[in-house]
Amino acid sequence: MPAPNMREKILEAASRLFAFEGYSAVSMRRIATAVGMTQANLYYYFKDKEELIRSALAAVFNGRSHSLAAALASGESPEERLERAISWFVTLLFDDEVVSKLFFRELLTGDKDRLKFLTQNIFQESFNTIIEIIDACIDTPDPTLAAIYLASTIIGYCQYSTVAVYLQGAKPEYFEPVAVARHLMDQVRRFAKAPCLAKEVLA
Amino acid sequence: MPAPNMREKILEAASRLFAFEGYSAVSMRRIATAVGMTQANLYYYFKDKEELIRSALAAVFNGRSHSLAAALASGESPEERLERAISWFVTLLFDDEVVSKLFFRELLTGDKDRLKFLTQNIFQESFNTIIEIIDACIDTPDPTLAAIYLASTIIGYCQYSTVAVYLQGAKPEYFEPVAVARHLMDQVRRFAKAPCLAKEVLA
DNA sequence: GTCTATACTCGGATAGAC
DNA sequence: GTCTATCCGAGTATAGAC
Repeated sequence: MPAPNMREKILEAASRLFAFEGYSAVSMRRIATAVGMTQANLYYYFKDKEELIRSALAAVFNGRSHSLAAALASGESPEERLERAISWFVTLLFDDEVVSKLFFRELLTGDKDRLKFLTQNIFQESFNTIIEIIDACIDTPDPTLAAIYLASTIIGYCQYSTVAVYLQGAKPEYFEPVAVARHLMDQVRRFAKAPCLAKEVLA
Repeated sequence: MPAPNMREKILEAASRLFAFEGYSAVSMRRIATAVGMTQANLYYYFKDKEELIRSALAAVFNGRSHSLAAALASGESPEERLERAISWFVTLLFDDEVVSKLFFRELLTGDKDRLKFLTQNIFQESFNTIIEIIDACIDTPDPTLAAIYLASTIIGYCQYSTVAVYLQGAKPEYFEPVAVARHLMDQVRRFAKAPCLAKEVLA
């Protein structure tokens, strides 16, 4: 039997390597070795390196994008939904280095076509969900802007933590996903619409 | 005359290229061409590519790190100092793509030695200044954590804006450095200690 | 589908002349 | 200090056998 899902296996190995070392630093040879085949044979599955990169990105981001909807499936209060959404995103970025690093690489590379594609086809849906939730429970004239700030803070925190751990006075618990999510939610509650403010607020 | 500061000229060209395209994607030949010399001659100035990379990073980050102190030179109120610090950092990341991209590349690469070095030798001082200011005017039990969040938000916002512009409902003014700094300061004021709360707060 | 062999290009680095 | 010439390894990609 000729390996049922060799294509997926290649995509998985390639995304890991691309995520951790970058596109140009990873050769077709390395990827081939990682899946135990010859370099030449990769060209049976992908036209060239570019196509392999694009396919790997699509596979990773598509695979993870539907999980927000799942995390919010059960219909709780807006505040609980917001809490879940924050915790979903924080956990995604902190615990899944393949997504987070590929995501950051895309932001850095700045290929406009790829960014536009990713945004409109993959991120937009989750983003709309967040806006909706924010609109329901946060007291702000511009929920879109608020959503951008919320996402930014999470993104930045995940990025910055790789260096912030070395700062004098930084404690390990600052960088625990669960603690981060809770702290963020506590901050957000300060902006909650009055009826939503369910718990005591402590920094 | 044999070019007075050829070394600086090389470092400048190299940092630009590294920032925009990444270390492994930029060859010694490209750098040489950019400064108008032969590839071989780069080895007169730098032992190898690694040394060129390290030198370029050091030059860029050292060059910009002292400017926060300068921005805060005159001794105003803590709140004004915080406003200046925020605006300094936002402007730095938004307007100087060489610093910001190199910074993000370092965060992404995650070379522990280099990150530790950068943090402790270059970022720590500015960071301490921010903590001091926050401690003076923000009502929080943990100014260090607050400083990390503030920095994260700015970092994340700068990163995220490259993709957020493509989101439905995003307005161009969301990504104007000056507007971003002002909005951030408005948010921060909500956490200000009572006597510092000088202006009306609007989101 | 997977291999071997091979073509070709490009990148890093050194030697030695000027 | 800068060049030319050159080496070598590594990278992408293709052809064709099995």
